[in-house]
Amino acid sequence: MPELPEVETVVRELNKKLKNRIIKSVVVNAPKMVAVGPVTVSNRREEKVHDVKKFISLITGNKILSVTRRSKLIIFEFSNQLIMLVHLKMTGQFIFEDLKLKQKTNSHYRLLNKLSAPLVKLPGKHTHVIFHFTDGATLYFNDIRKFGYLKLVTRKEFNELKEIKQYGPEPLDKSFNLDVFLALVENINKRKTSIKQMIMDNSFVVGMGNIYSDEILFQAGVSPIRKVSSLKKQDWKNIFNWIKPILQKGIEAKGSSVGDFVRTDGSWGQMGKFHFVYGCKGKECKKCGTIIKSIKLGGRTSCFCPSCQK
DNA sequence: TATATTGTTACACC
DNA sequence: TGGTGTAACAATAT
Repeated sequence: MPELPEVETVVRELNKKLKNRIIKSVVVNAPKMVAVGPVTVSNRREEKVHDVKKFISLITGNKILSVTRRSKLIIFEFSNQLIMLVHLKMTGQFIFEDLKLKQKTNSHYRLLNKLSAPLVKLPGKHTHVIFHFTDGATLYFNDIRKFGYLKLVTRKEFNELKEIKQYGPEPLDKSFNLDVFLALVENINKRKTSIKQMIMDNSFVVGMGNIYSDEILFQAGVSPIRKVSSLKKQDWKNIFNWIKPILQKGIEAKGSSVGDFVRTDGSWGQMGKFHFVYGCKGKECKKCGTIIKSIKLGGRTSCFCPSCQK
């Protein structure tokens, strides 16, 4: 499940691999997953926004200038000034193969990375968009659930996108410090929602989903059930103190492959090995031995240690 | 076959 | 009315 560290992992790898490559052709197998213009792609009833021919013609022939990130959105900048926004949602994947790798593994099934890699068939059942480059390299976009999207916008449209405008600060920015965080808390500290849901709210601070919010709250010693309005200043300080370290650890481990997340070479991220609570329901707490519990908050499963988190 | 899954948004409510 | 909280939605594996 791609959250900030997983998206950052993909973005760093793609930027390195795709920069200055030129798109020779594009294949779209799932028209509903692509769009042109600043439209709400998730509204699948608006069939007319899925203009596949336009999408393909606008991209073909372009050089990729850079691949960056805002929150969990991946941002491709093309030489014709257009911007492609990609959201991986739950199960989106980018897998890249250069010509050398293709020639080496002539099989239809490719074990892309010998270390901790799932067997990947390319293109597979869930490959929805394929980018072919002029040098023979290929980029596959896979998505088991088809919740993700690829959206092409102009720079002007990009600057006006409402989903980006409502994003809170990037937690790993140097400017995101304790004072900035506590000032943000002033705006929301009377809310009746749970701290868990608050941390996952991208209009507060971006990038933290179910995995990292659980891990941060565990280390901060704050129960996910707690109402935002009940938190003391020290609780907020504790939470802040763990946001950057845990997200950074996730990036160092190349993400957490609890769901279907893979890196751009098809291999798994290693962050799952360092989880203290997420996916640990029924196991002993690594700190105190108490059995990790789980509860539903806002329809989402939250895992926590009843002893370490108050 | 019912259920679980998540980021985002539409909508109901006070 | 505007801010807040909740439910619905996308599609698939199990």
